[in-house]
Amino acid sequence: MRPRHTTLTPQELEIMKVVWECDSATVRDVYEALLKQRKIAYTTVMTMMKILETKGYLKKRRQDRAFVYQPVRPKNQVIGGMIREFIDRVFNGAAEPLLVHLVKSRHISEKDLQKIIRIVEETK
Amino acid sequence: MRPRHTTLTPQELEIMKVVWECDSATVRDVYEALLKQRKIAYTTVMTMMKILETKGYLKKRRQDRAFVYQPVRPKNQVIGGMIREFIDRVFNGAAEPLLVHLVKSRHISEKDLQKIIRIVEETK
DNA sequence: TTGACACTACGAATTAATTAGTACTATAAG
DNA sequence: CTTATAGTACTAATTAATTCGTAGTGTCAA
Repeated sequence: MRPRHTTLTPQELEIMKVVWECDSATVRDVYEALLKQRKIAYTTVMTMMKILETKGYLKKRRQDRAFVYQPVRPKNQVIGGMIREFIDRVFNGAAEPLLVHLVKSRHISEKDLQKIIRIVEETK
Repeated sequence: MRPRHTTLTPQELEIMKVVWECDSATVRDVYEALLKQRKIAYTTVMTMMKILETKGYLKKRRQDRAFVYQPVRPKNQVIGGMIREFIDRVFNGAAEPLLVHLVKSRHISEKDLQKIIRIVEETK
C-alpha cells in the first residue's frame, strides 16, 4: 500500500501559505490568491480546504453565508515538520549534510551565514 | 492534470541510495538491501529501477544473465536538485529561512555551524 | 416574487506512485 | 535430458493527490 503523506502535499502547502498569510480566509480569498499564479477552479480550492480541515490543518466557522477558515497549527510548526521529514527522507535524519550542501552550492552566502551566527549568539 | 514529480519520489530515492552506495548494483542487490528495512517484492524493485532508467537516473548493462545498473548522475547533483526543489516549494526559493529554521529548531548545533564555517573558509 | 449570484455538498475522473503477480526464458545442476 | 533456479517482460491493481463539474440551497436586488 502506498503510504500517505505525513506532511503537506505541494498543493496543500500552497493553500496553507495563503491562509497563514491572511490569518483567516474564505475559499474565495484563497481561490483569488491562487488565480494570480495559475488557473484553478473554485471548487478545487474548496475540496482541498475541506481535506486540510479533515487532516487537522484548518478549522472553519460559518460567517454569514461562507465558511471562514483558520490555521490550526502555526506556520513555523508545520514548516518545521516538513523540514524534519525532508531531512529524515533525504539524509536519514542528519541535518549537517544538508547544511554542507547549502553552503557548497552557494544557496547560502557567507553574509547569510553571518546572520545566522548572530541569531545563534542571541539565542544563547 | 497532476504534475509529475520533477525530483526523485521517496521510494525512488531509497533505491538510488542503495545504488549510489554500491556504485553499481543488480536488482537483487537492491532488493536484498531494501529487505533489511521492510517487506518488498523482487519485481517491485525491478519495476522501480526500470522507471528510474527511463527517467534517466540509472543505466543498465547486461552482465551474465542479470542487468547491472549504474547511476547516471552523481549523488551530490541529484540531492542538490532535491534541496533546490524543496527550497522553491516551501520557501519560495529563499534558502535563508531554511537555515534559520535549522538553527532555531536545534537541528543544527553550534558545533555543526562551526564546522560549516570552516568549510566556507577553506572553499574561499 | 423571481432571477442572478455565491456558496456548499457530493461525486467522479484523471494521473502519478507504488506494489506485485504471472508467464516466459535461459542457465546450471543432477 | 529434466528440473530447479534466477532473471526479465508484461500486465494490472491499488491508493493518494489533484482536479473540477453539477446539483442544490439560500440570499439579495430589481
